[in-house]
Amino acid sequence: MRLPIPWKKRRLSPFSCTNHLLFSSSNPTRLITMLSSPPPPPSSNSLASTHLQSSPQNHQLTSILDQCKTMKELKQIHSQMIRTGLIRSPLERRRLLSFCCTHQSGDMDYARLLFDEIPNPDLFDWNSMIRGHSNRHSPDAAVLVYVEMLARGFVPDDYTLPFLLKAFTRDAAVGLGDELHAHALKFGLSSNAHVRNALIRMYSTSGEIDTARELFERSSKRDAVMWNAMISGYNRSKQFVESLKLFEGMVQATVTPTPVTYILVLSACARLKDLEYGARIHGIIKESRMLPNSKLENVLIDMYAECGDMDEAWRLFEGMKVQDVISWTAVVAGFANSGEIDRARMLFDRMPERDSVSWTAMIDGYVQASRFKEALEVFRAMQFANVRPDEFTMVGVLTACAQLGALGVGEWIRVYMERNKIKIDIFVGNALIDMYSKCGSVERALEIFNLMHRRDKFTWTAIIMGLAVNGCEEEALDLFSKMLGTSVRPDEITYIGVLSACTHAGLVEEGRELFSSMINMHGIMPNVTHYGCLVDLLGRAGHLREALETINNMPMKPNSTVWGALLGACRIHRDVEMAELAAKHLLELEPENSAAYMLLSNIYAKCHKWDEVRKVRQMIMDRGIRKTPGCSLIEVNGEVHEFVAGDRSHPGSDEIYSKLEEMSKELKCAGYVPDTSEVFLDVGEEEKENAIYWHSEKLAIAFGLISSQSGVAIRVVKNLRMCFDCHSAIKFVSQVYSREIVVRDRTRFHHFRGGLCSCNDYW
DNA sequence: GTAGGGTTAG
Repeated sequence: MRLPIPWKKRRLSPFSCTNHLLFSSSNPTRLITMLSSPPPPPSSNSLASTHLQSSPQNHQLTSILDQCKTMKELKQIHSQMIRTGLIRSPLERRRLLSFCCTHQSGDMDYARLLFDEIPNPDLFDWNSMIRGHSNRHSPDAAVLVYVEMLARGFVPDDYTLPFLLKAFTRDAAVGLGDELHAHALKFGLSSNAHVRNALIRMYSTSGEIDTARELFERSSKRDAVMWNAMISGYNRSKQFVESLKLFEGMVQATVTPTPVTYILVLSACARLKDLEYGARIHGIIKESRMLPNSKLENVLIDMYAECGDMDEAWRLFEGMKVQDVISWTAVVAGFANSGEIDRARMLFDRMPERDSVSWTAMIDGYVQASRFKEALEVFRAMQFANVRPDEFTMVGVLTACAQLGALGVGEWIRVYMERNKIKIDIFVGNALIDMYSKCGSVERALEIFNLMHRRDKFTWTAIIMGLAVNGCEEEALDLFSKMLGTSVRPDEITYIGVLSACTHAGLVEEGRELFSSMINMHGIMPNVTHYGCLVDLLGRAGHLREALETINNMPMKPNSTVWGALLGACRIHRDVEMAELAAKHLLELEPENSAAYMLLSNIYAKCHKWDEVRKVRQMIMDRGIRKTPGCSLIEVNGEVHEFVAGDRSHPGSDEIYSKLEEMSKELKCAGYVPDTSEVFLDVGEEEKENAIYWHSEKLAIAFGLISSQSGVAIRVVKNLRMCFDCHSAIKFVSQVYSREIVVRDRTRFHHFRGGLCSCNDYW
């Protein structure tokens, strides 16, 4: 007999359907109430229900439940069970509940409704509910059920804690881990291997890897799974050397590694970029004749790719029977990281399927290759492809925004994250701070900083650095002392932030003190970059002699940054003699450094040493040095526009140039005098004026004035240091057009407002 | 009658 399936057409669902055979009410509360009362008896026969439960019809219902795939089908079956009375069988009810708790498409709200219908739920039912919440990654809900279960007098068994602990995220583990461990002891479950492994996992999730290790050490019997759990814990804590040590311990203890062991160990090798160890493991796997396993193959590909052996990674990839999205992503990321970004892109375009990890890998590839605009384009394509970005994606995209100074896109990302409930974890938070800082929006950077409840040294360093380069030096130093009051220790990068705060504010004494506190208080040995900061600090403040002495007394060989800092200081203080010395050293180190020639010739030009200017220019010609072209970026309506000096490639060029002309007139009326002292060309005054007139930042600002509403700040990112003339011209623009203008140049930010600059002309 | 360890990215 074939069971008619009328419910397929009638959409019977006891909890959610309207126009229902059984329930005509559309009020869900009423439906639930009705459900809790026994269904109408099928006949007046008192034996009817027993009869029904074993009827062929019900038998068929049961077997349909086995094939059930979706909640919709489940609800139909459920309706039918109510109609036939089968629902009164505890076994069948439990099967419905099981589906909701274990199936991929299971619905825990529905599970709860079913659960509440069970007159006397037993431990199995409670475990199912906890397991269901775990599967849905809802630790809070799982804990609530567990608490309820205890309150109703149940005692957890071997299954309860593993199910519960599996849901635990870091926060849950930190908050409740110890208590649950205590429960395991109290209820005599701690010797169970499943419970122990769950606890090991939980402790390593909460960062208490040593407690996990203690549990591991105190276990009398350690099977391969327990070794794996412990190795996995070290991987999770990023202690990859420990992972490998433990693996060796496992081999010594003659426990046979499983495929999972090798996956874990190879993953550790990949992170350590230990090709030799990884290849050795590969050899062992080959010898062991382990069955082909796609996860193992993927991690092998990844290991070779991470270690830079793309030939081997590619060979393995091609040798795979079926490459899945992870295999593809591993080779795409591998090529991107080894500098073959275009090859990575070609493969990426050929991928049969792309998930958020693949898209993120491609975005990160472009970021690493400094091709930030392409990174944003890929992100756009990702949205177009309807793939949901996650925290990892956001970090890559925000980094691209930061580099481009694309505040608009960055802001958009933040709103997007809010709307799509992408959480601001510590990585995203740090990236947001960095983005806002690099886009010149310190207020927003501080806002993010203040709402982050966990802060690591990168968080502090990002905000300190952000404040330092944006003209908020006092605040930067203030936050640095706050940081010292926390458990987070500054590192060498943090010190670069505080030292540059001192440099920009001209706080020589504070800078000197911080420099020594770095060594005395935190045991951080200053590296060549710190000396560069110190030289910069002293030099800018006019202590050129002391700066030179610092260089001469450095414990290491000064690099180009150090000599560059001195040369920059000579430019400010017009010291030709020392400039020559600094330039000589700098060019010995980097004969191709075009900025050095520029600085030197600028200094000569400023001091009217035209013969010398000519000599430098000759040198540049003879040596075939190419000046890095000045380039300015400005973002308008989510699109980044790029300008180089004298650029006419922009579609709105005509308009931009006429705006520029208008600006020039207005500025001159307001008292602006072009400063051609840094013009490198040996030409007449008029041509010199033209040369600076066309500087890329001026083009970008003219474009900004045309294409944005009045009152909106104009933000420009420049790849080189701003020249004196642009700096003075922009001050006038900010006054004449009543606009806030923010320019990020190579070394810092300039916030122009009402004719003044935040750098106080000290840069 | 339910379980344990696993691959990709910041």
